[in-house]
Order: sequence, then C-alpha cells, then structure tokens
Amino acid sequence: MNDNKKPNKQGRIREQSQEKIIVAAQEEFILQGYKGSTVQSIADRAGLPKANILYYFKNKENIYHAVLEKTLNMWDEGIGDIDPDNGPKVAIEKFIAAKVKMSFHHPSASKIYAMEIIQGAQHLKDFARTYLRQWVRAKAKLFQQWIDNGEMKDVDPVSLIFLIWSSTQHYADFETQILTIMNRADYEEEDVEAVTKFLTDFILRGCGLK
Amino acid sequence: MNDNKKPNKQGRIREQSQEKIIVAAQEEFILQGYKGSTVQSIADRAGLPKANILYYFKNKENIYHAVLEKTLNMWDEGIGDIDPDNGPKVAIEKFIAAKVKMSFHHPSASKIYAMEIIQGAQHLKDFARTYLRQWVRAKAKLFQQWIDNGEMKDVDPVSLIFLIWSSTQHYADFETQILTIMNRADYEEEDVEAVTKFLTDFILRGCGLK
DNA sequence: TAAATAACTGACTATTTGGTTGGATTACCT
DNA sequence: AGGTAATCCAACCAAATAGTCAGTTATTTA
Repeated sequence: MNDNKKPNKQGRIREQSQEKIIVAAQEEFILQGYKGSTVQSIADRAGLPKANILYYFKNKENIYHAVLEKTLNMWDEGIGDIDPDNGPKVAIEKFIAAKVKMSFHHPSASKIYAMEIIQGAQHLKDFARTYLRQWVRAKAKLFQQWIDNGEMKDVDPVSLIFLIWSSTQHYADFETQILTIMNRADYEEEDVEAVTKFLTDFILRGCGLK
Repeated sequence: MNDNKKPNKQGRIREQSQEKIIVAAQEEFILQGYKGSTVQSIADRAGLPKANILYYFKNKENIYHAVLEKTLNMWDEGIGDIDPDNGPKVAIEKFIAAKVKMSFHHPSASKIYAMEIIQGAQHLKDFARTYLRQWVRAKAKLFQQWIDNGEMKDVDPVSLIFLIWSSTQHYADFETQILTIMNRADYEEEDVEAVTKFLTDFILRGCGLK
C-alpha cells in the first residue's frame, strides 16, 4: 500500500513481514472464513513458516484484528467525505465515484467488512454504534438541509445513503457473481467508468437532479 | 417453514428432525461460518445430541448442502418472476416489492447466499453459470424491448437489475448495521412498507417512469 | 403381541490445529 | 570484527472436533 523508504533501521523487516502476513490473511479469511483459515494456510500464502507468523502476531485473533483495522482505515480514507460546499449534485457525484472506485480497486476490503456485518458485526459493534451512526446522521442532516432549501427532491436521506452504499459495494462483494453472469474473467478499467456513469445518472435522476 | 400434515407414517420424525437441524445449522453457519460451526454447536441449537445430527446427515458438508438447497429454493420462490404482461412500471413495482419482502422476512436465506458468493461461490458456481446467467439475460432482454418501444428510459438493463438486487438485499445482509445505525432492536412491519415505497419511487424515477 | 425397522445415544478415536519453546541464523550498530 | 538484538524455524504438545460404532429404546407393521 505504502512505500519502502522507511529508515533502514530496526523495524523495517518487521513492517514488511507484517504487511505480507496481513495481505495473505485477508485473502485467506475471505475465501475460508476466520475459523476455516489456518495459521499454516496463511503462512503458506505469505511464504513464511508458521512459527514466524506467530512471532509477529501473538495469535490468530490478532491477525484478524490487524486485517480489520487495515480495512477500516481504507474504508474511511476511500469513502471521501461528502463534500457539503457545492450542492447535492456535486456531493452525490463525488461520493458515488469514490465508492465505485473503492469497490473495483479494493474489493477485498469490502468483502471482509461485509462478512463481518453479515456475521453480526461481532468485532465492529462499537465502530457501528459510534462512528458509523454519527456519520450517517451528519450526512443525513446535510441532505435534509438541501431538501429543505429546495435544492433536491424530498427523499428520505437515510434510505438514500443506504441505496448508494449498497449499489456501489455490490460490485465488490458480489464480484464473483457479477463476473460469472457477464461471462467475464476480470473487471476492466472501463467497467469502473461505465458503472460510475450509470449509477450517477440513475441516482441523480432519482433525486430529481437531472 | 411448511406444515405438519404429512402422513402419520414412517419418515415423519425424520422430516421434522431434518428441518430442525437445517434451521439450527443455517443460523450457526451465518454466525460462525462453515468451519466455525461445530456439529456439536448445531446439535445444541437444535436441541438434539450430536450423534443424532450425524444420523440424519452423513456428515457436516451434507448439512451445509441441505441449507444451501433450501436457500436456493426460497430464492426462486420468493423472487417472483418479473411479470412481462403489464409494462415496465408494474413489473418493477412487483419485483421490488417481492425482493424487499424476502429481505425482511427471510434475511437468513439472503445472508447464507451472500456469504457463499463473497467467499467465491465455491458451491454455487454452476447455479450462477447456468440458471442465474440465463435469468439475467432473459430479464435484460425484456427491459430492452420496453426501452426500444419507448416505454421506459434508456438505461442499461443489466446494471438496473444489479441495482435492484443490491438495494433490496442490503436490508437483509446488512440488517445488523442498519439496525445499529438507526438505533433499533428489530425491523417492524411498517419498515417493509416504507422501504418498498422509497425504493419503488426512487427506482421508477430513475427509469423515467414517474 | 411379536418381529422388524427406525430413531436415538454415550463413548471412543484419528486428525487437525493453535500455540510454545529453544536454539540457530541473520541483520545491525559501533 | 565483535557483540547484541531481531528474526527465523523445526519439532513438539494439548485441546478441539468430525466422524464411527455398538448397543438401546421407540415405533410401525403383520
């Protein structure tokens, strides 16, 4: 994700190994689930001996926590806070574009997150209860102001947020299904544009902004 | 799910037990994943001794297959085939209503399905490649005809289908997150109506049908 | 009611797996 | 170069778990 320009001192190897492990673990957790991923399988995928994995992460659960943390960081970097300054049209356009980009470029993050939520958000209860709830309320308020000002149609802001989330994340979480249905091996860059355009047009129209 | 009016003969107990086991297993698989669900935990949830579970299902994988099969049956019962006779507006209305109803009334089915797909559809590859792909193509064709006839706006039919799927299923798969954000304990019947209304209005508008 | 069949269950086993340990090896600094 | 701390790793162990089995109880049928 980042670089390799860290001071050539202690800790460099540590960071590299941890990163390798997290990436391997993420893939493994998606494919096999938490319990189904063995420390050995993560080690194999990372190209390290098992004991080495446990040397960098005290135990399996810590690996999972590290994966989750990385996922959440990516989440709120990539989500690109809704921009309140240029009216609802620009805000929605930017938001959709950011989320679609995330879904196509980092589907793994979205998948890990989705699995957590489906399984009852056992590790993310606090995140949802505090951070997420506040986020949604703040953004809903923003939309409501635009509605009250007559700048967009009167739609329920919270439902709108859910719709944007779901329709964009779908391309990450259900990647396999979508590719199978379209009889394709991989997404291509033009898919990102096409989907962004479709969703932007469609949703803006739904909001009475087009 | 169904009844207890089966002939009072051999096989009745078998059916009841199997049903109990499948329901328990479904819940367990959602919460703990396949590998994380132990036969013992399924047994406890079903209120039966472990050996009894293995008596009705040869092994754990068979239990999972039974759960998946039940899920798929529910899927194509509940999806309510798109009705081609009354134009796009009615078709979309009915389709959305059916899917929202499914999501709120049978979230477990949707969750099991979602987990399978996220994990790479390892048991559903064939289903997607044959059944699902044909379904989407047939429905897309239908929408395209309506578009060609000028009965609805020119939007990409496949993208539209994905949007309807994702926005409706979201309420099942992300149940936990939605409830947490809205600070609620459970869905209520009026939520079904509200969501149906929101999505129907919004999507019809997106299709230029309102 | 008696035989036959289905349902049930506790106890056991082979295997898998998370985690430990202790010592070898390598990287880093002065 | 030499010393020190970080890294690496094979072998090991205890706990957990899927599946078996042999024997018991309940139900159906003739």
